[in-house]
Amino acid sequence: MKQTTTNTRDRNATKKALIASVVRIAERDGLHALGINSIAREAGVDKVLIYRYFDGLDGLYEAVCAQADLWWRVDEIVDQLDFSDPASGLATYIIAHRKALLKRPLALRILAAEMTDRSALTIALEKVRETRGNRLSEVFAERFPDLGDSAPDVLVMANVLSAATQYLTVRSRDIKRFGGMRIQEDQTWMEIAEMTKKSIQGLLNS
Amino acid sequence: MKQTTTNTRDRNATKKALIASVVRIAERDGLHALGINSIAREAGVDKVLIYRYFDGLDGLYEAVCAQADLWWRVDEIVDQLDFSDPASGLATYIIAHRKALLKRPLALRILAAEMTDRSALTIALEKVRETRGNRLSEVFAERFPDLGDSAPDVLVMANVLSAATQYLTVRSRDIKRFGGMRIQEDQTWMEIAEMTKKSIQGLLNS
DNA sequence: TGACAATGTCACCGCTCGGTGACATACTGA
DNA sequence: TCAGTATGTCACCGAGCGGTGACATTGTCA
Repeated sequence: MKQTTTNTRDRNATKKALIASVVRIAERDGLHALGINSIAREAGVDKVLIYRYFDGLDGLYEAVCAQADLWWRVDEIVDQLDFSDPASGLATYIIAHRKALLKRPLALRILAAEMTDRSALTIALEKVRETRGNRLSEVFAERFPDLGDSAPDVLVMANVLSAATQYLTVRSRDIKRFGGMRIQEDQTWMEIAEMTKKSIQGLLNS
Repeated sequence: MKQTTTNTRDRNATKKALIASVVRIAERDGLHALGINSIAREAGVDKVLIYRYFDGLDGLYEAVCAQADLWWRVDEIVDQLDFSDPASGLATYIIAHRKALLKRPLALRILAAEMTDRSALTIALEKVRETRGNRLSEVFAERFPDLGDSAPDVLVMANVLSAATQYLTVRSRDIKRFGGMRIQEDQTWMEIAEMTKKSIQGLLNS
């Protein structure tokens, strides 16, 4: 009665169960719901094993990061881009970025949580984001080597758009509107992409 | 010894102390640090008075919102804008928006917290933000009634920039860089404003 | 087979949390 | 003056938290 499931005694399976438990709780309830007790309970395992196998919560979080698909891969983004010109490239990047984020509820949770807290999870995401972001910038630079005088402005624009996409995508889980935009609707994001395209074209022609 | 300060027995003063305590804790430690015990402790007052005078935490939060300077006033923004043309208007709006946010640590804390939690404080901020935002849009519409075919694009651009400014300003309390931008430096924000100006001009000329 | 480590369970600790009832003291108005 | 109320203090409750030591069970290898 106390233990209906079979007592497996499989260290690796237990570790995997704990890692999966972290991901499940974080995606479902947010990072603030993570705790020694809740994680162990969700995994159906005694909490003392978190100390034994991972040396505490931080160790467990690191194991989660090492295993989880935390952030988009560069090729995953590049595959969706239209490289026919810089304006199209950035416009399609917005859509691709949002799509990649929506596929990763854990990433959205961490992006939200890092506004208020710093943990092994948020630090891991910061790092992988930076490297992938830099790599993506390089890809753009290779494809569009001659933006002329507008290059700095285009770079700033890309970063600002990236920030807005991240923020609005996280917020769009909970709220329907931001200012005048219905941020849950694909139509809205198409309009953002269109506006982006025209803006970049305007920048390049100035 | 137990009570070094004089026992004032002043209901209004106690209520004010509790409200101030909420603001102080929220600004200093974030909304997650708010709790019945911590608020009462910070105010130097017994926690039971929160129930007696405000009927609990939510009531206290409402009192805080009614009293606090939660969000920028429209005139405070408008005063800083350059209305000589739409592009300059939006460019100066970014700077004004950021400045107004930096002046209000509580607003920044709430903006950060609303990514993960919903409370009386976040709900109050949502409401005042919406009304002021709408009003500001009206001001722009009055000043620039004829944007032609580009009007929808300019509106989308304004909202996207607003989102980015909010996000990056909140983040800039903790991190130095976002992508390639040093978001704590005024210089960077000038570049963002410049880029904005050129983009809007580009949109209007297309 | 038997000793011993690996694995997992359980009971408990001190602490903080939100919340409540009982009590002490100061003020106020009849 | 004195009764009643407003104001504030204090002790306590059950629950959940992170953390630890003792114990039971299973597997392994000499």
